[in-house]
Amino acid sequence: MVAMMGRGIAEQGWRKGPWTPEEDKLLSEYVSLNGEGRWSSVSRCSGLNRSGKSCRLRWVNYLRPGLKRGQITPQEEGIIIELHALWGNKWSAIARYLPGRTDNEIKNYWRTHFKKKDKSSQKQEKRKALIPKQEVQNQQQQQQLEASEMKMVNTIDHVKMHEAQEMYSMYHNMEDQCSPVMTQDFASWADYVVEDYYGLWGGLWNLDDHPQG
DNA sequence: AACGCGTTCAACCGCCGATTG
DNA sequence: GCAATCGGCGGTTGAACGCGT
Repeated sequence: MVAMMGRGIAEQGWRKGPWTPEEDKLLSEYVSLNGEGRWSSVSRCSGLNRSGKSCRLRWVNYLRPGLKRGQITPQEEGIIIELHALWGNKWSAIARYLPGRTDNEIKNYWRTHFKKKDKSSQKQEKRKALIPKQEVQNQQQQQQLEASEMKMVNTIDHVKMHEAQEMYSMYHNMEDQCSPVMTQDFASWADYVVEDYYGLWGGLWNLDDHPQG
């Protein structure tokens, strides 16, 4: 039996690093013959010198049919923001509402954009320290203006989020009692909310600081 | 053209819960 | 009931790439 996944990788001598086209081919052939799952037996049956974990990751994130390659659309972006506000860093849960997108992809996307935001605010702080007094006053006025705008947006955002949380718990209860079909409805509902947001504000990046649910 | 810096993304790591014997 | 094993998840890393200077 293959010794402990993950923890025993080094002792096992699995190949690591980027996948070659040959390895991809072997893995695809294995999955088309045996289906997804039983990852620990992939190396035995397919001749791949990769851990089951590595194979699963490669399949899920790269080889699986139906994966969307390319940029996250504004709609998808909106859904990510909405669901992240509801669930936090539950990337796999969020990914379930974005067909063709992987948790890894979403995670990377979120991280990239949040880091960006973080850095830009840090830069602002640095700049503040360098500019003359008059400019500081002007900037403060501008920031107050922006802050009041944000307040307005966040108030609406807060109301929306409250609705979202109620809706979600409602769906959750229904899901427990009835059938998994409900999750599909929730997905379209999320879509609707996102479109609603866009109609109102024409973009969502001001709404990053959602209260974590 | 060369260099440095920032961004993106594939892949790995460690942990945890579920399953199995 | 318990330990071993497995699959899945979130966090992190590092190579590749693009862009500005």
